[in-house]
Formats: sequence, structure tokens, C-alpha cells
Amino acid sequence: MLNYAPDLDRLFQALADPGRRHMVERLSRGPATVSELGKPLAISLAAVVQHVQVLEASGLVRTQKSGRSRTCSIDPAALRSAESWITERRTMVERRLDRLGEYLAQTAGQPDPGWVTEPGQTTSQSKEEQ
Amino acid sequence: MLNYAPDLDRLFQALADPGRRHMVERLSRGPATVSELGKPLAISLAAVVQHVQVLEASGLVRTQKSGRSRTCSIDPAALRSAESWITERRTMVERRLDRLGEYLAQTAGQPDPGWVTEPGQTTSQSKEEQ
DNA sequence: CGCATAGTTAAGCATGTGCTTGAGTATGTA
DNA sequence: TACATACTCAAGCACATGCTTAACTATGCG
Repeated sequence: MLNYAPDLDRLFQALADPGRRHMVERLSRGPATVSELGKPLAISLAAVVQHVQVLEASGLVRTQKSGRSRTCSIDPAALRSAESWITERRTMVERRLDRLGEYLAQTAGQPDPGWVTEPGQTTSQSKEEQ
Repeated sequence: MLNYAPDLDRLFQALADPGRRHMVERLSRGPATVSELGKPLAISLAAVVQHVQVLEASGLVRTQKSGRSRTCSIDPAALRSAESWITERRTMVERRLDRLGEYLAQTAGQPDPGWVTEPGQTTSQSKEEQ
């Protein structure tokens, strides 16, 4: 495996900025021009353009020049791929914790064999959270 | 609204690094120590510790010192909150595009009134993708 | 044409990020 | 006790990021 995933790098990086998330939020309601995206952000238009470039490079946004203004719209596929990376990990974590919960309920009061033990749910720890 | 969300900032920022995603992936299969997390990464232990701190600050990972080693585990709640931000936007986008698709199918061949038009799906554009 | 609008591009700057090395601190083990 | 293990902390450094201003380049409108 050793997942090479520059897409996910750029995707999560793009979503890590509050201004860019704000733009994505706006675009999820429909297409908008660059300056419309920038209006609620109190930064220069040049800065807005740079954010749009980051969003475009990440695949989250597609743009198209029409006349003198550039219209931006979301590509839901990019959102889906970030989403499914998270969903897969979360699902695996939750399934594992469910199994652990059942196991602990079943063997309540018995000594812990220690093979899938989740720290913080076990009995006794030497020095918690230092 | 004007969503203040430093959690999401830190969450997506944490996920934007391939090494840290690798750690999350490992932790989704069960708890691990700091040096176990670092083993597949070919960086110094000090660097691994710094990544773990970022993950912990984001809420994705919880740690606990036990003896001389620190055990890390995932907090699925943090994964869920990043996930649901994305899911909400994606859902909105897809619902909107579905409505648009229906509308276009219904009014095929007729002039475009232009209120929800998605660029790239419309008829004619002046200078595409310059 | 003349002027405003909507970007675009480049340079520069402050701050953040990811990494290293080096020196320390506990903790387990023979 | 001596040594290894597993971090921990602090500098320091190269490069990335987010922003600015200033100087363009189209387009659209009266």
C-alpha cells in the first residue's frame, strides 16, 4: 500500500482554511463569481483569487471564464473522495470499539488478556494523561 | 452564522499531512505507541512526537502515558465532525444538481432563464476554461 | 473613445509547518 | 548499578502559506 495521495493532501489542505470553507459553503448553494466569493471575507481580491486557485488545484472547484468574470462551481466528486476517506476510517474505528464493548460487557470483572484493549476503558493505568 | 470553527481548521489541517493520515489509518486498527506510529515513516522520533501533538490538538487522537511509552488511540467523534461538515455540503450540492438536472431534462431545447444554471452544463459559453 | 469593472500577475513579507540535531528525563532490564 | 528504551524539549533551518500592494490586461457600458 503506502498510500501516495497528493489529492487528499491538497483536498484536506484546501478545507483547512476557514475562508476557503466559507467559499465552499457558498458554492454548495450555487455557482458564484470570484468577487462574489470574496465579498464576505474582507480580504483583497488578489487574495480571493489565490484561494480560488487552491480550491481549483484541489479539485473541489471548477471555474470558467465568461466575459470578464470567472464563475466558480463545486465538483461534488472531490468532496466525496475526502468524505469517503474519513468514513472508511471512522467505520473501522467504530466497528472495533463496538466489538471491544461487547467483549468487555461479556467478560465483566474478569482479568484483561490485553490484545485489543482501548486505553481509557481498561482497568487501572500507571499514570494517566501526563 | 459566520461559522467560527477553529476545530475544523485544526481537524482538516491535521488530515492534510500524509504521515499523519498514515498514523490515523494505523490507529483506526487499534491503539499504538508513539514509536510504533513512527516506524513506517522514516523520520526522527522527535518528528513523530510533533505529529502526534498535532493530532492530539485536533482532537483526533487521545494519548495516555503508561510506563515509559505513550499509547495513542483515535477519538471517533473528531472524525465524525469533519465527516459531517463535508457530508452536509456534498448533500446540498447533489440535491441542487439533481433539481437542475430534472429542470434541464424537462425544458430541453428551450431558452435558459438563467437562475440556477451550472456552468459547463449550459448551452454556449464565451471562452471556456481560459 | 473614456472609464469602470473584474480579474490577473508579480514581488515582498510575516508567520506557520515539518523536519533535523542535540541534550535531557523517566522507566524497564540484566 | 549500568545500560538501553521511549520519549521530551528546545533550537534552528528550509520551505510553504496567506496576505498585501502595485502594475497590468481584458471586458462591458454610456
